[in-house]
Amino acid sequence: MTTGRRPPRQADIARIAGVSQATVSVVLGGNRTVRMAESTRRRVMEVAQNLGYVPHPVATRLARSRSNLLGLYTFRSAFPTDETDTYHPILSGVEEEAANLGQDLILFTGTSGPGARQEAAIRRTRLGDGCLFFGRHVPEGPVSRLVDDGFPLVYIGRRPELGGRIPYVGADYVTASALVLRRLLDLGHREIRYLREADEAPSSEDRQRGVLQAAPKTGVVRLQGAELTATTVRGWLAEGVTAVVVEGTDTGTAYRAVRGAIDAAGLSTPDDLSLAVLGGPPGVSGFEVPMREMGRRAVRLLVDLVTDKKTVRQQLLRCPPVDGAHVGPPRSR
Amino acid sequence: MTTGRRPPRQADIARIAGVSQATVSVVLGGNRTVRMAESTRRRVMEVAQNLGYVPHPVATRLARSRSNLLGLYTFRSAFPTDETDTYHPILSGVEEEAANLGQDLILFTGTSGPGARQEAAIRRTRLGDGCLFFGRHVPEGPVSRLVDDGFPLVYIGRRPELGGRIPYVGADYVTASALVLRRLLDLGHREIRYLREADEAPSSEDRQRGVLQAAPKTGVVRLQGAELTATTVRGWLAEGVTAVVVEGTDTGTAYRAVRGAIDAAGLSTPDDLSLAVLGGPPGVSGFEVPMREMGRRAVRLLVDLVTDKKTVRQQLLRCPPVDGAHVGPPRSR
DNA sequence: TCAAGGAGCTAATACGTATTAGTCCTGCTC
DNA sequence: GAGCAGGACTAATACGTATTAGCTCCTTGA
Repeated sequence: MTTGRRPPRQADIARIAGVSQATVSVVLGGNRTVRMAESTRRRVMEVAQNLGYVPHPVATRLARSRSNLLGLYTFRSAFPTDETDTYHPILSGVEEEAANLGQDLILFTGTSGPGARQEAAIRRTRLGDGCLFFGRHVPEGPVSRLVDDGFPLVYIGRRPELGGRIPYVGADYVTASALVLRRLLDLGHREIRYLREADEAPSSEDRQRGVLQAAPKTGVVRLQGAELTATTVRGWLAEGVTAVVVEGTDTGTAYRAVRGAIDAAGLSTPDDLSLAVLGGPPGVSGFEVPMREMGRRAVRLLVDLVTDKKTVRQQLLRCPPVDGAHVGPPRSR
Repeated sequence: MTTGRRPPRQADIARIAGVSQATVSVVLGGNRTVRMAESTRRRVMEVAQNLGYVPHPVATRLARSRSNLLGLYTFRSAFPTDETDTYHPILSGVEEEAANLGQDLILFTGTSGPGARQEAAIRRTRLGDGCLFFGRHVPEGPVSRLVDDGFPLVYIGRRPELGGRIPYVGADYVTASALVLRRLLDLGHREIRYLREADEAPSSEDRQRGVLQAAPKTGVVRLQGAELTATTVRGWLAEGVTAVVVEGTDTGTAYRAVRGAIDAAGLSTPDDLSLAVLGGPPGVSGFEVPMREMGRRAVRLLVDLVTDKKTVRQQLLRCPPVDGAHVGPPRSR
């Protein structure tokens, strides 16, 4: 009742109940392999109840080497100031599945600071049973150390680094992108342009691979800055282009640029030009990135790794195709 | 280099460097009160470096009883599915200040589940050095226990429960609301209606107190369901009402209802009627709730409590007034 | 030559729980 | 009445680090 009182520990219960600390641990821990008289069990429980005992999570963790605590390392803010956070569904999925599996989350801060702070944060990662990494950055030194030590970690998004030893849950951009292109070919499109952002991320590589796999003759345009104008678009039309495919990313830069240029040229989709986005805003033709599911699956994989369950350590999820309003048959055959 | 290797501990370093574990702890812990030869210091550091030693955070925490880990208990999802999360700025502020102060955050899950799960989650709260609580719900039993034990906790939002013993950082709705009403009086409004939601939360009480403090003759209308129609609004006009003040809340129900009814009645603001919101969407006349700042200050207060610094344990922040477009002088004097 | 004092280090213990290898009974069998 | 089988516990230890009291050895001064 008094303020500042020290919370009771097992030793206190033991003293009052006239048993040993070990007995208390056995009873309260629900350990059924150690035989214990029902009367003792009840007595201990009662004293614990009266004292309002709650196990000390840190001590439990140290003794058990398991805390049901998963790290979440974001390489950026988890609650970004920017209201429109494209990645939000991923974190939402992480939280949901963590709750389902009875895991709490540790949000590491200082993850986007200077190198030294970042490395320190990565070290703190060990506080949990395992850690989720979210971001395309792989600081090889610290991360490699974690992997080498057998510390369970899972990246969200495909990560080919460290000789492919990093477990991850990503999206199958290759297949999904190929599907979109195949669809365009089926509709009769032959002259297609693929607009890729100035980015070397695996997710970017994968999309291009899918595109060229399905339609090898697609012209790849590398987007650097805001060089995309109405003139560019008109140029394409003159070359016989009937469809444009855009890389969809978090920022959505490419999509907005193309959209703007098409509008500026006074053209409309899909009448003048078909427009598809590889993982874009909802409702636009192309495919959808299953962010929420990625979050959920990453948590599940991590828990499997923590509990030493045998699983596929690198998973790619299917991206559901989206039939939007901006894709149709080419204008002139 | 091999997989699954156990991470090195101080004992390993000690063995290799030919010193005791205590020495290693002293050197690596930067303990300057214990004298140590420079040569020894260097040798230990070197071995630690070679082995890639990183301190085990859990053990450190147990020994030091300080982990630089703050709990965040939300009584709902921290990453809600709903894209438009009004409270987002609060969490953003929490994260920002936590990063500034070098604190990581533990996100407790299962906080919105059934009572038993919730209580369990509250108990886990002890894992950190202290805990932030966000939500109007105060489960008296568990929370009282924490407070009694002297466990540092801070609520976000004013909490009068438990005999006023709960530390919090809230918004000064009373003063801010009074200011809005005084402004209306100054403009010449005499017949005013205050629309309050069906809610007994302190934040709701406070607003009403502020309103009546500045303008005791204000008519208080309790909003129950969707009973607000164009007819209601016309009725007010007939009664000589020239200004309506609405309680602003997370859901914004009241504001939308009034806005809808006014529009339906074919009236416009502020020509026919002045409209102010007590803590509403940005740009609307009334005042703004300093959410981000609340998050930041809550973290600071919590850290002060953790480090036993003397501070004001219950803080109310000023809400900046907003001069929006929907308030003007009354139509007819 | 011995006491005093300090430099450099370590043994021991604490933190709070989980687990394992026993110990000490009691009652039963032959 | 020795031997055995459980039943009911507990002593001891582990988990990995931090801290403190105190030990050893060396130097210095009278």
